[in-house]
Amino acid sequence: MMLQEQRHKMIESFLKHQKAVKASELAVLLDVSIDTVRRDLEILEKKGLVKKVHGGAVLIQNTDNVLNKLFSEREVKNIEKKQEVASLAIELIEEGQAIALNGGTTTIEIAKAIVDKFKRLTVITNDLRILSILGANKHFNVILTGGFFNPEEYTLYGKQCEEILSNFNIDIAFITVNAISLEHGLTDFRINEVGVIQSMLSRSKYKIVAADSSKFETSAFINICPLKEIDLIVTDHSLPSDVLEEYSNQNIRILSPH
Amino acid sequence: MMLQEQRHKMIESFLKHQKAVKASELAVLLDVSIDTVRRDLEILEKKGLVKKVHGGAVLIQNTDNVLNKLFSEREVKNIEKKQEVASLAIELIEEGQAIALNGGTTTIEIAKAIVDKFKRLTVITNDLRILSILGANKHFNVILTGGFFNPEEYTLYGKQCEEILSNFNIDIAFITVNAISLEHGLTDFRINEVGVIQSMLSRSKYKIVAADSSKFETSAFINICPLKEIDLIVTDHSLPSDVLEEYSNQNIRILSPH
DNA sequence: CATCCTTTTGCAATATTTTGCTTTTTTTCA
DNA sequence: TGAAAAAAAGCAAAATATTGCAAAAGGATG
Repeated sequence: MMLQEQRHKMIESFLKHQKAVKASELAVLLDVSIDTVRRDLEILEKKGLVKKVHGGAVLIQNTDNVLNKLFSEREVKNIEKKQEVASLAIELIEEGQAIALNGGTTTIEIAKAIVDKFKRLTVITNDLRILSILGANKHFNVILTGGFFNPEEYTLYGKQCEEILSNFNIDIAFITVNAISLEHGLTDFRINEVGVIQSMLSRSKYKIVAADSSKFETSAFINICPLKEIDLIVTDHSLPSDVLEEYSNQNIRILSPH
Repeated sequence: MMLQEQRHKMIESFLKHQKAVKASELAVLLDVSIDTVRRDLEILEKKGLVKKVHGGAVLIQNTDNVLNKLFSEREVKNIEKKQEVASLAIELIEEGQAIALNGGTTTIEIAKAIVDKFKRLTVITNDLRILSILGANKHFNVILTGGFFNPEEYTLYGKQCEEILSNFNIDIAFITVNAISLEHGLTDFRINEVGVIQSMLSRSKYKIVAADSSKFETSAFINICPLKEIDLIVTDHSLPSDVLEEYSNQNIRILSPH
């Protein structure tokens, strides 16, 4: 017989692949009675991982929309490009400055890069993954915006989160967004992240967007701000030269590795 | 017969491959009684390497949770007493309430206890270890006070941290402090934590101090507040009856397991 | 090496938790 | 509406935990 904990893990991973499962199937699979399966599902439901339905259970989907999910799957793929962006971006930072990093995979790469390069920095972020990278370094002054915890993204959001930012004068904000276009400016699917980004931008002297080349000339659902409010976009080497030229014509500055 | 140390190593390496193991399996494998296995697992649990579950134990993996990478385990003093305090304290909570937990090992035990017992709670805290425990339950509404990150305690502090609390109306605040005495009231050594505690108390309808018996009639450097501002102190069974009586004479309510 | 002391171990009695079965109630769908 | 399937509730048996205790093992000391 298996441990309860193991059964729960199996049910979870089963549901991650199948979205829905019958209680009777699980009983066979786990070699326990259907009653035990029901009790297991009850516990998982209490934790908010599954939802019990007549006949079995279904996986609890992200409350965020499906587009967001599709996007975050694409995100992980461009990791080398993001590293390229990050190493270029951190060249703009000077020792001792106060910088802001919003939630996102590109800013995570920036965090990884600065932890090696700088001795002393003040960093304000709403992303707990960034905190976990920078927090180990005792010389860094890390400030976390407070607010509501988003367990999907490991970020914080909300009015309180945005208010706290108004206490600080930030030298550089490094912002990552889902999409950039000349027509719509910065846009995003993450409904809760947008407010944080806007607050960070408004509190920063120098506003930089860090975005790999795949983000250009795409757009997402929620408007953040027009591109003219941004001081600089940092990207990777594979941005087509015609895009680069067009942005340049519109007076949007782009920094990319030559 | 094998040395205790060797058994522990074997259990560890076994768990590294198998993630979970039954106590009865280990008894056969190590050729000792199941009681000895349980005692071994208890020791490994205290070291933070495994988690005991009914029937055996599971490996604690910091890959489960981004934040866990940050935390280095420290030996917790009086953990059994703190668990006793925690299980008594959570009896006072009702489903759906909003509670506050400040930073400290006793509040961590409270967090572990509530995550299993309750389905839906709103919790506000300045402790990242508490966040990482409660994050396991997707139905919990977890709010993190923002502020400066303290890498020694994994907590947040500062003016901003205290201000954010003023946005919320908390049902119950569970507070842990270094020291309690009739003469000095609540006192603490953690200079940055004091402000957070005071803010939490001022925002809460019901103010509860959770403290194991070793804290009584000791005092620390920084004053927090006199005992008369506290509604209830929850403690463990080993508080001497004369202390209990004296507090009772002074109209300080104490709850302890009978 | 015998003695004392501490720690560890296994055992037995007791308590707790988990499980599967039975019965009753609810839900589904024709 | 009514029959079949599923879920909930209650219960007893099995598995697991806990506690206290005595025996065994191991160490230190003279």
